[in-house]
Amino acid sequence: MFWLSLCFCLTVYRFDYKPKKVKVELDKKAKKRKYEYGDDEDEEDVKHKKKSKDKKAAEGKKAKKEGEDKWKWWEEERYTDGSKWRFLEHKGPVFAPAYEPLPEKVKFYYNGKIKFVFLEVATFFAKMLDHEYTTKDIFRKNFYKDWRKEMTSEEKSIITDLKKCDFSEMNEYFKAQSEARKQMSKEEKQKIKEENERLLSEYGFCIMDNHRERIGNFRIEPPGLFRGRGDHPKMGMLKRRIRPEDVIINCSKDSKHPKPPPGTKWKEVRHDNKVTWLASWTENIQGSIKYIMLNPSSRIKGEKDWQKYETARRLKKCVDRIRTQYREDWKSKEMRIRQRAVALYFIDKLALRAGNEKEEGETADTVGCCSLRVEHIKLFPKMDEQEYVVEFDFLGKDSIRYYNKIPVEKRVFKNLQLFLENKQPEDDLFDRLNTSILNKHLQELMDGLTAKVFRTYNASITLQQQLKELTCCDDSIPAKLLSYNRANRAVAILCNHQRAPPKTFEKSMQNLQTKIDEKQNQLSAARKQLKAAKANHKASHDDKSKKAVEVKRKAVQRIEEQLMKLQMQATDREENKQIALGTSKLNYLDPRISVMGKKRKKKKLLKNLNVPKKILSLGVLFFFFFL
DNA sequence: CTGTCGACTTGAGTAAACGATT
DNA sequence: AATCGTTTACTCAAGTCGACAG
Repeated sequence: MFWLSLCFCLTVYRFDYKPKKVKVELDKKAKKRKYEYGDDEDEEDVKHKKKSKDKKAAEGKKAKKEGEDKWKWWEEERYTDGSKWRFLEHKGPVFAPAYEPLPEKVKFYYNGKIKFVFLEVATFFAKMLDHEYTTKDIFRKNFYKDWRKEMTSEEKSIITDLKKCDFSEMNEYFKAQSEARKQMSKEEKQKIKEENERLLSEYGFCIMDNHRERIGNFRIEPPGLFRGRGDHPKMGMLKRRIRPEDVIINCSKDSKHPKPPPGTKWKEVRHDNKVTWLASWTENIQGSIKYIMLNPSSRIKGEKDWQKYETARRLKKCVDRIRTQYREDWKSKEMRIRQRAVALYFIDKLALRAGNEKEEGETADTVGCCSLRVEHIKLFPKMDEQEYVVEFDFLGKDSIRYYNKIPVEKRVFKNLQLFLENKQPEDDLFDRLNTSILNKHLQELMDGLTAKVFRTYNASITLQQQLKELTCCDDSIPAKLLSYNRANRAVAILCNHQRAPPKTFEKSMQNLQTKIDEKQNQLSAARKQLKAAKANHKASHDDKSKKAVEVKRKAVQRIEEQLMKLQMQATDREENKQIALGTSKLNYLDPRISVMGKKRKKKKLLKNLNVPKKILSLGVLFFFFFL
């Protein structure tokens, strides 16, 4: 896919391709085109293929084998009636493998002696023994409660204390199993791989409006213990097994409906083309609905993604107006308008999330902008050299801590002081505001504008500015890479995308350092040799010694380059310790910016940038600035 | 206006694949 | 070919946001 897209992109670039609107009547198209891949090759495609024939020939085989579709959905008309598709056919989800009882010899002990043969629930806990979760009180309590529900009355009467349960033998067994899996022979591994591929090709694709599209998650989530993030009150609860009777299937009437496994029934089969999902079920922990939907490379997801960036680009055009307005609103007579304006300022400046209110006790206590509480900010009229500093400290999405100290404008500061008056730490900072009020207001300012658009917009604009600032045309490739990553990092910092420092971080850093040291030694050695060669040349003045000097000079140069590359890597890695780049790359950065900035640098750079596949398959075709 | 639900996006963590290096 | 480290692909939890009922 990567290479296909890459050469596609190069081809397109080279021949100054202009995306052409293709108007197709959908129903007609349905007749004309067959369902199988490869049939829908239009003239454009053929033309391109010819122009880059040799290249394509090399990649062609691979592409065919992978069954990639060259369909350019972005050139087609969208549905305007709110429907998402006309035709949808799929084979239904793949269910989790049935529970295999443990072998008799694997024992569980209670209070050091009594052994049992156990239910699946117990194995879930046994599998997690090494995980920190199993030491947490809430986790244990929730698990134990749900476990008891599943016990026989005999077990119930004997097992009364989780502390006296010894799962270690079961745990050993699972570990040994996963070890055995790793040690499997090549052939066995190959077999499993093939089986997976078969499953993928059978269940991993659907047909939506005449195209074979990849499904994102065609496997139903297996049962297990719920792992919430942060201090989740429900962690450890049993996530029950989903049966066909729980699943609602969505497909078109005129399609071949998926068959439930023998002896079972679907909960329902519906034909709702106003939604994009293929199957859904209700999960038992929060009672929320889970869906089976298409892969990001599909038309339906890609269109949405593309629209998202378009909205952000529209915001670009009127952001100044909006900013002027909210600054004006800081002076409003009405408290709710002031609150709205200050909240919007934070969302815009700090890329905070909207912050919907959540049901207390159902989830971890996290907040976003509108749900900030008094306890989450501190005001400092003066701090170091700066005036009017606000300190934020709260847990955001996924219980990731947001900590930031920023100087704000005086008016904002005064407003915040006003909002804090007569409030307890646990009171809402913006008591007259919620996300729906805010979004309604935003909608009035610009069609399609909501709080999250600011995140997309600010992420994209930051990337672009950073790239402009950091890169310079004749940088070497490693230097360019470093600056791209730095720009990307600036975005990740803005969006507060964090990660736990990799477990192997220290060690790998050390390894890199030793490499650098070695290179340095090599370099000084090479320099000495060069010097010697020069001296030799001076003495003898013959051709041979001259050549030797050249050779040595080249060697020094090469080593210098290598050293620089290593040092760049080290800086990059160090700076990247706690920052996750993937998310912003995937969800916030308009692909066109990456492509724009780098288009001249061809293959190698593009490859090293690690532009996500999804982006390569869509965005690469458009060459224009975000600005 | 408030609360709930449904659909869909965003996000961190993890396992597997990959690819460069020794 | 073994190792190491990175990247990708999955997984599934946790958000956003609009619709709708009362």
